[in-house]
Amino acid sequence: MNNNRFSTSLHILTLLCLENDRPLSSDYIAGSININPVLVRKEIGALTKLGLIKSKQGKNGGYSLGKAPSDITLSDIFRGVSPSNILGRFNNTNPKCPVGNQFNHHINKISQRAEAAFLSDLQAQSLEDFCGKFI
Amino acid sequence: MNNNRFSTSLHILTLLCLENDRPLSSDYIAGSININPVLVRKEIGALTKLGLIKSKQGKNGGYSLGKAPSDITLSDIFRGVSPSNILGRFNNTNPKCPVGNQFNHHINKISQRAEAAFLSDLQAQSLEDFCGKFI
DNA sequence: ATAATTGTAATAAATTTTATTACAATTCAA
DNA sequence: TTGAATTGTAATAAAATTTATTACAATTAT
Repeated sequence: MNNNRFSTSLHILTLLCLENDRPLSSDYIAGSININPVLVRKEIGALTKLGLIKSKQGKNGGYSLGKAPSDITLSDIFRGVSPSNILGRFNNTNPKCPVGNQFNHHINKISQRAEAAFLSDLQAQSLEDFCGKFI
Repeated sequence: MNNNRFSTSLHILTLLCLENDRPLSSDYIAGSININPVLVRKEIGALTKLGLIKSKQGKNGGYSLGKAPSDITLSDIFRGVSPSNILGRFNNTNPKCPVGNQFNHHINKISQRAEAAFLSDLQAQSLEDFCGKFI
């Protein structure tokens, strides 16, 4: 997908990890990412369902990590927010053409294999590792 | 990118590889992929610049492979048509925030590493290999 | 000459992504 | 117990990207 969801999610989780003493508001987070606060709240909704974030409503509410940062891998994040295909979208090929008829099946195999290699790399890196880069 | 360019390009090259005796027209190719012929010609423009396709204008013109299919890897194709970042787009983070200020630098490192793993997998597969799946 | 085809520009349509507005529900704290 | 801050979410608008369409000059075979 040609969107900012992974970048946005990782940014959110990074902020929560680095300032784990107090819950952060969607307004504050949005200010760091430079996007709309409602988008932050929506993205956090997805991350909350994955157990990566917990929230607290009301005054002095906000967000904090739902798991230890050593237990969150970049692969968890990517898979949670990028449902689509890593090779891009597929066409609605012509079933009457012998090639078009089989094409999506074969490219899908290619995609799954390449995605496995990709995720295997991301799985080796935790949120804790990533946050260690910030000094 | 959330588009069909890789799928479209691989489909084009597959057709040319499987029917390498005669040049194929953009109309015929478009019929198999089920997209607009002009889009096929545009995509072929990019693949021609990469040396993967050669074209012949005029009556009975069309397209054929510019290289042996054993010399074209899926990685060549992907890199040629997917200029953007594999992790998705990045935000214009806030430079005044200590995290926002460094974030894109760090996520870019992550991206390059994961992309290398991904491309390494694609590089191990040639167009000839892929076309061998079609029976 | 004619017909088929590429190459390319210009524009429109469709789809996806992001931003904005609004407000009910919740929670703290004075 | 009232007011202020905040989440959660819906609805809508705006922006950006992607795909489709129209048009036509240039090229080439017959």
